[in-house]
Amino acid sequence: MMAFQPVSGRYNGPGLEQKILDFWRDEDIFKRTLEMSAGRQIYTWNEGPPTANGKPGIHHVLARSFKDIYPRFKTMQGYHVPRKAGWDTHGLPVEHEIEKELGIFDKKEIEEKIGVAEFNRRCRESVMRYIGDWEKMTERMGFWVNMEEAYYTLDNNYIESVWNLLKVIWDKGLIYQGYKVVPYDPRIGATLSSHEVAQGYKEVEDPSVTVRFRLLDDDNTSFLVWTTTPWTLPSNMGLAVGENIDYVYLDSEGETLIVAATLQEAVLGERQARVIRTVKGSDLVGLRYQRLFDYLEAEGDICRVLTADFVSTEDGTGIVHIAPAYGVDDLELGQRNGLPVVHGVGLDGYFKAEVTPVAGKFFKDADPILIDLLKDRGLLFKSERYLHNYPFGWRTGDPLIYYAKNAWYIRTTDVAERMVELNRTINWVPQTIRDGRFGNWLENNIDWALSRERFWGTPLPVWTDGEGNYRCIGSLQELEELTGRALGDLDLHRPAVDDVTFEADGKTWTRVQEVIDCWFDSGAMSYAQWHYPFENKETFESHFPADYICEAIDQTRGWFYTLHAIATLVSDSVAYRNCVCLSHIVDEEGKKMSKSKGNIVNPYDVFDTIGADPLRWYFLARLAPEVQKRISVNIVADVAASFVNTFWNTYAFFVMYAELDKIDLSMDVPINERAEIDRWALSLLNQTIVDTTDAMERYDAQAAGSAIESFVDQLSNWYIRRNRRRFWKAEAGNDKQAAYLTLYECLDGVHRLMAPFMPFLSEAVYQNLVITQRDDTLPSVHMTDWPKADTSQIDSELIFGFDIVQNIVSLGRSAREASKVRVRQPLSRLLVRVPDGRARAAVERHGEQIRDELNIKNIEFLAPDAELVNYRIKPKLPELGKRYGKLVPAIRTALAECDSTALVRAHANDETYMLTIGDQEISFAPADVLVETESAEGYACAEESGYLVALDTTLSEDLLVEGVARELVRTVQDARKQAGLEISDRIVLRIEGSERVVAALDAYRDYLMSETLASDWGGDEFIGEFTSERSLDEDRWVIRLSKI
RNA sequence: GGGCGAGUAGCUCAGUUGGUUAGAGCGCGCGCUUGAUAAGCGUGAGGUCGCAGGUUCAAAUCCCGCCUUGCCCA
Repeated sequence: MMAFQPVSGRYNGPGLEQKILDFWRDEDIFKRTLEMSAGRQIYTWNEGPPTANGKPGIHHVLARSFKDIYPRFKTMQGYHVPRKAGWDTHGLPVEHEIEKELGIFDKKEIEEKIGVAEFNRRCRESVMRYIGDWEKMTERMGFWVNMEEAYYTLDNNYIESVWNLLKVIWDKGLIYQGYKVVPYDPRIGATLSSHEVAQGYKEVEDPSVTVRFRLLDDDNTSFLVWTTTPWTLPSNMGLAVGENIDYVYLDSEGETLIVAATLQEAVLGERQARVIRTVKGSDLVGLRYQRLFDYLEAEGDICRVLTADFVSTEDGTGIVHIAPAYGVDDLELGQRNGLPVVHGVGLDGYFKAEVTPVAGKFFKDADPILIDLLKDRGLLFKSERYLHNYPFGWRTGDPLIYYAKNAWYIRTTDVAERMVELNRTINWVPQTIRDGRFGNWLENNIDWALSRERFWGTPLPVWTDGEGNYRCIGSLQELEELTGRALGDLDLHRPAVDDVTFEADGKTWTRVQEVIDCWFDSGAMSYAQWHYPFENKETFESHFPADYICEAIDQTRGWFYTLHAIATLVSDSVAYRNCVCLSHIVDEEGKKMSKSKGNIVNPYDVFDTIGADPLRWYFLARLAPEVQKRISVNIVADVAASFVNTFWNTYAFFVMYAELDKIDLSMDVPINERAEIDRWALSLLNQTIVDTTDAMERYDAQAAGSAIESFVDQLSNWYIRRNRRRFWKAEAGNDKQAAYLTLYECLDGVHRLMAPFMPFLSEAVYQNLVITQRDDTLPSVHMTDWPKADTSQIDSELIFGFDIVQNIVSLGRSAREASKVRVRQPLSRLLVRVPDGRARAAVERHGEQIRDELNIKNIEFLAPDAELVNYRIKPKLPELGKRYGKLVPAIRTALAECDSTALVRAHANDETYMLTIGDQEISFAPADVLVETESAEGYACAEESGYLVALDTTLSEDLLVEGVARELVRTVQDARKQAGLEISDRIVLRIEGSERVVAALDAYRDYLMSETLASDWGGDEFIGEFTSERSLDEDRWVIRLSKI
């Protein structure tokens, strides 16, 4: 058996963690946990691949802490938990990095000046560059994940799997071409991401016009329709009303106008009008109107009234103009009702030649011309200006256009109901996400716009003969068979893949231009990380669906959705069984972090000063996953100072004394031979193991963390404090051995419970506490088993009893505080009132602890009707409220005014007590009321929820002398410290003082000398090397001491 | 503009199915401890439960509206 390594008095996170990182690396511990568990039952976790287009921030530490904790926990519970890392490498953010580097943002310009090949080469290089930073951070924070076998969405194998999935969906007939309205900057020909759009909002003034749409068969009757985008009117294909909104037909100045009833005044203003009739929106459905402009050809059943739930009566006329080519809602409504997408404006932002009056005009500049035209034709009802927010291109400053572009879709609406059903089987943390944010999103499912007109992404595996025929290719082999050439060396990205053509049906087939939404990439990871179905079929089957995933809340429409949608489409299954949703991180002030504000917290600021463990503890154990998290170095420093250091102190205390005593832990003391307080500590330990395990199995790390913190607090502030002398005392023996064993067992258990939270600290403790003591141990705490509670050691009566003791001690201290009689002054009596027999038994059983803690000679119980106490009687509301309802206030008053002593006496004799309230006789059983005690005059009392303690503060001369003796010990100890002595130095001591001091010396000299390590008492001639004068109230004394 | 969440002590957060005197930690005041000591512990003060209505014998909790704030989506 080896000796314990000495432990510094203060927790030093960064130093400790560096050593453990070296140890893990040198010993390859993570890999060994996997090897060791191979063949056991599998627990699967899936990595939501981070996009490596920038350095990782502290919010990534949050997500990765949660990704880490449950796999570690499950590993300790005996599962095999492979953890394959992954990287999301495609997509617009990556392209933007490169665009910024190049200073070119125009798609065409990129193609001409840089070329797709070079552009994509740079994208790939950029992603790989940041992955290094991520790997470094991941290791430093103690996130164990297999990065050597990470999946990359840019790998050919990954892409081939994605192609296969698309083919499966294609074969089900669920992929189609349609339109998608996107925010589009026509000057640079770029579709903007929502992030860019959000940045570009400006307040501007636009036309606000109200237009007459005349009924087809009645020139004199018009719908009044409001728009702020007159340029979209040539593309109008329909009108929308609200199904349940009331509309009125108005007779006004010789014509009939239709408008929402509540908006009549706002729209008509001063104008005279008389309501002819009122109808519901649903009554207007199907009415046809005269097309405003017929420059553009439009097929289909256009120019009729539809209902839509987005119609509101907050502004406008309650009748909405629908141009499917230029609005998200418009397009959706149009598609559901067979309206065509008709563009008046080209992709360059200029009006097409057919729209003759504004041909060649930039779309925004067409507004006044069209308004004039309407005015001339008598269709303009009102023209105003309107101030609102509108998005502009962040680079060009030009207004964006919401433009329906051709796109490929997945018909997810076909499986929407199934997605909802499957979702109900997923355990969401917090639970509200399931039917809330995620459930709602699924309920309102719309088809997935799959394609992107970009460069850096998984190419859409669709080939066309240019005559409207399409084929989806589901594997490299299929493509090889069609082309007749080996494609093993082909990079499955643009532009190489665009050059692959084949002949079939007498035509040449070429790939369509689009790449796919990179969210499909990440959602495909369930399959594609294994190159399924081309390889690893069994691995896939054993890993699907995943037991656990975790990401931030914004992924409800991102990865959480794409995983779920693809699994439903392809496998009719969920993709994950448990999902923890995290909130976002804000700074210390609760403000959003942003580069421009400079309030970003760099993870290394925390790692290098406080440590990764305290940060993890803060994220995992202190806060619910879904609450917004404030973060700063100070906050983490506080976690380290409070909890982590408390634990460290108990650990350091143990090691220090165990090492001094050369304690041999192999000598057991049976539980029943140990002190009661030992059995209490072990009860608590085992209860904590139960509670922590339960919480972790519910994915409630916060509850687990609270249980652990509470145990460590009890261990440090009650067990160790109350048992210090057992560790100090010189003679070895069963009692001392029992104390060491008990503390050791507690530390041994709790550091393992902390292992998934704080892997470094628990490893360090394990190395010192366990490895040194036993020969048969595993090399790392993370390879060991999760503690199993020994429920036979849980004595709940003992836990209850100690709880009562602590409660009474706390009240006693409060009474001491109030009485201003210091704890060092012994008092003769503590009077206690407890609410019931169980509590009384506990006080009797553990009285010694109370007497010692409070420095009291005797504890006496107050009789239920003792004079010392006044009673307040209150109704027990949950009981009486149900029974008497409205009578409660009267009962409350009656009880407050009744003869409380008589009631208490009756209840003490198990009798009911009758009161007349109003005209009712009501009997009160003991269970119907609450009896509160109030302190009486002349005693120092404290009272809380049925407990009352009163200190008898009468001081006899004996008590005063004893108090002085204690004071003498304290002042001598202080003098020793001031004299610069070591704790083990022996001294010669002499004290002279007033009468009571002399009396104290007479009575307590032996006690005083042994407490202060005084081996000799100085005679009258003794002067001492160190002298100190002290006093207490009216007593004074002089301390003289010399080191021997 | 729509959806979801949050708002409780100076700060960070708990608060079960509505029910007694709304809790904890930090900070602050006071004190204890001087053999865990450049540490540790106790105790006290501190709250119009965002605002305003409503339901109820009873609301931090349920309902309606508003305000502030965050997220998602327009």
